[in-house]
Amino acid sequence: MAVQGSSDVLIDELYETTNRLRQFVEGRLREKGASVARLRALRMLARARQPLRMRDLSDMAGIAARTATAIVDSLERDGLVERVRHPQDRRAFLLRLTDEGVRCHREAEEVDRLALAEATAALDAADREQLRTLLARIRDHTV
Amino acid sequence: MAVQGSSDVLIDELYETTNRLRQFVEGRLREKGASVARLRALRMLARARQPLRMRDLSDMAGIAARTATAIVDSLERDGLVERVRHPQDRRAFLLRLTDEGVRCHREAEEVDRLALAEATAALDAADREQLRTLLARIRDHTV
DNA sequence: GGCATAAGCTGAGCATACTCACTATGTGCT
DNA sequence: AGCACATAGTGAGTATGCTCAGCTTATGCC
Repeated sequence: MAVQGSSDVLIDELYETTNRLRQFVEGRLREKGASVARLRALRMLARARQPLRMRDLSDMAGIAARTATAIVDSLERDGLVERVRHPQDRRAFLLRLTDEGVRCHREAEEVDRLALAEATAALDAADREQLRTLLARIRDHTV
Repeated sequence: MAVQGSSDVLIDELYETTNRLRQFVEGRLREKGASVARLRALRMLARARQPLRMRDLSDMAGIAARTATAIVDSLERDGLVERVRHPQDRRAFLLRLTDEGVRCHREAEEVDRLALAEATAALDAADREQLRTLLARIRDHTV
C-alpha cells in the first residue's frame, strides 16, 4: 500500500515545493523590485539577442499570452521595460529593457542565484541534474 | 560554464513543470467540478479522522489561512462542504463533507490518479521516489 | 482588389496564492 | 475580576496564472 500510494501525493508535493520555493525566493527578490515571474521576463529579454515580441516572451516563458501582457504591464509601469511598435508588423510590439530594467535584472539575478543556492543546499550537482531530468520527463508528458 | 549554470534555471523549470502539470490535471478534473486546490482540500477532509478546523486544513495543505477560506468558500458555494460552528470554541468552524462532497472527492481522486499516472509515465517507481526525496530536501530548506 | 482566415495583443472575468489589518473569542497571569 | 496577549477566521488589496471574446492588422488565395 505504501508502495502503490507513492505517486498519489506527488503532484501535491510538487505543488507545495514550488509554492514554498517561490515564496522563499520572492521574499528576497521583493526588495529589488522583482519577483519570480518578473525576473523570468527580465531574464528572457536580457538573454535574447533580438528584441522580443510579446508572443516570443510568452512562448519562451511557457505562459499564456495574456499573462505576459500583465507582467509586461507591471514592468512598464515601474519603468523597467518599454513597448515599441514593431516597424514592420503594426500588430506587434518589440520589448526593450530600460537602463533601470538592466540594473534591476542584474541585481535580481544575483539575489535569485543566492536564494536558489540556499534552497538547494542539500542537493549536490548530481542531485540537481537528476531533478532537472525528472522534471523534463514530466514536462514531456504534459503537452 | 555549463556545469556552474546548471542550477540557474532550476526554479524556472520547477515552476514551469508545476504550471504545466497543474493545467494538465485541472483540464481533466474540471468536468468533475474539481481542481487541484479543491481536490487537495477534499482529500484532507476525507482522510482526517476528526472534523477539521479551517486552521487545520490550511496547515495540512501548506497554504495560508486566507487561501483556505477562499477554497472552502467555493466548495461551500457548490455544496461540497459545510461549515459548522465548533461546539467548544466559538471562534472556529468545523468542516464537514456533504454527500455530494464525498462523491465529488471519490470521482476526482480517480481522475487525478489517472492523470498523474499519465504525466509520470516516463518515471518508474524509483524515479518517483527519487523525485519526492529531492523535493523534500528543497522544502526543508525553504521554511 | 477583395474576401476569408490567421496572428498579435488586450479587456473581462475567474481561480489560487500571498500579506496586512480587523473583529471576535480564548487563555493566562496578577 | 480584569487586562494582556494569542488564536480563529475573514475583508481588502495584490500578483500571477488561465480562458474566451474582441479589435486590429497580416497573409494568402481567387
